[in-house]
Amino acid sequence: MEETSWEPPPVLLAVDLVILTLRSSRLHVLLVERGIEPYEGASALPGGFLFDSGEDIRAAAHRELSEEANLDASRLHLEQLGAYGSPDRDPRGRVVSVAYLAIAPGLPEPEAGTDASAASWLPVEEFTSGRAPLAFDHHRILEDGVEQARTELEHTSLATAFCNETFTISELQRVYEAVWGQQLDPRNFYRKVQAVPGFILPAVSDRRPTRGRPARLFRRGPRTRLRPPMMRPDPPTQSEER
Amino acid sequence: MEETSWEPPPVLLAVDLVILTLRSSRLHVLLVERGIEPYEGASALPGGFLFDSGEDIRAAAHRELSEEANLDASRLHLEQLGAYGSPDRDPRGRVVSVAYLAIAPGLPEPEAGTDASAASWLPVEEFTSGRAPLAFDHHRILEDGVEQARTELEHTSLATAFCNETFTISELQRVYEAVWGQQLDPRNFYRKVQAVPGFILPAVSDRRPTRGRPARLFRRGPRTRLRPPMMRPDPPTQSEER
DNA sequence: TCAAAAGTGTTATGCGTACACCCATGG
DNA sequence: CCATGGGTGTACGCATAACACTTTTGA
Repeated sequence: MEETSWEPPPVLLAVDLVILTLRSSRLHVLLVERGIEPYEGASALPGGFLFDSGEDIRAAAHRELSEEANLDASRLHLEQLGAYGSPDRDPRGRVVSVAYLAIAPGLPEPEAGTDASAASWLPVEEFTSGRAPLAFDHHRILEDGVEQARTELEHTSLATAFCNETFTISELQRVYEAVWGQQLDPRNFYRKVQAVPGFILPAVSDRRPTRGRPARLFRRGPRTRLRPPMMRPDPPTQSEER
Repeated sequence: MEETSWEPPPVLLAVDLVILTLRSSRLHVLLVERGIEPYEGASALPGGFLFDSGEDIRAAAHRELSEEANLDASRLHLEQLGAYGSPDRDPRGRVVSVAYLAIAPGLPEPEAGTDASAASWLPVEEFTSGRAPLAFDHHRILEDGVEQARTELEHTSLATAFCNETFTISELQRVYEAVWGQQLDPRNFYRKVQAVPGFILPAVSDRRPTRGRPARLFRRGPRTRLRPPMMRPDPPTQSEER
């Protein structure tokens, strides 16, 4: 196959992170303000180049997670979204970026890591609804990440990654509602979630003060693949087919 | 973030292809015999390095599809599986491979492309059931590809990519049975498939000779996302939870 | 006329949904 | 005792699975 003197072209490898969390019942994504060209001053996903030839790609994602988001890597869902490598995606040269999806529970004050001074949580709908621009092809990466989160909420226990160690069922419901962007019936959700074997487990009652009747607390169950799945109601499908 | 004189390390970018098809009602994958080190003589997925710095990754996958499998790139489903980049996956150096899943309809004689002399279709179960080894991390890539095909059969019209331009419903059923590895009721399948709007459309009757009553012919419909999904029956889930 | 595969009807069951209703707590 | 959110009961409709049955062809 190969010619005698032909050599494959080298490329630069980067990682980009779609870090999602829930803040005040809305889905937010962590973005940084770029300090250097290209796209200086624009919003971008946290990320960066592979540190050295021996670094594993997932390890690089974890490293950027600490450096740029100041997030504790342990107990954090991290999952590959795919490779993005259009020849013209980075004006500096041929850069292929491997994108990861990270899910963080709601955090008190997540801003300002060690080196990215201008990291902040922004509502995803400001970017998926066409408005604000992002550097490189990060707009597409973000959309892919949100879509993956949406479908994984159906088939995996990903939703619990948005929650703390213990959580109430209505907290879990707010995750589903925020990511899917639609309202769910609390009473049916309550039973449906508990009907999936191994999804959530009762936790020791350590109720927090609240208005209304205190809710029972739960924790993640052992099962990661949900059977049966939590199917989202069809969005208002006005046009059946064409 | 960056040091003044630090430069990101270059990597080599490869593509690998999981090309699936159906032969005599069983799922097969296209494998080549490696002609050079490393893993000389071992079976491997078709693939190769990026040709030059300007080549798009998907284009490289299409090129390898033609070169190694001699498959017409047009009308062929091609989809990214993910990036595989463990530091030690290739003894020659740091190679990151972007894997693609390709689905081909049953072909008369698919062997022997232009340069890979020893390409052949092998039943996937010989490799997923632990037995035969594959070069590099291709065993894992193959498993990921088959799993992706399985779940996409539920939610997308991927199954029609295994079929020719026109097909019968029982041909489509054989696709589902081969990929999922379980039997389906022909009568319920018959109606279920037709109940999904836009999945399959009636084609001009051009019946082929067969034993028994000739079947109606169908072609792909416009819809790629199936609503409702074709849910596979739970596999014999002996252990409920633990 | 028989075998084989395609296609249709019918029924029981289970699940999702909607919604009425009761429970427990803070103010 | 009232507002607020947590939790339970239940009925209805629809999707599915199971399977008896009819149709259409080749041999």
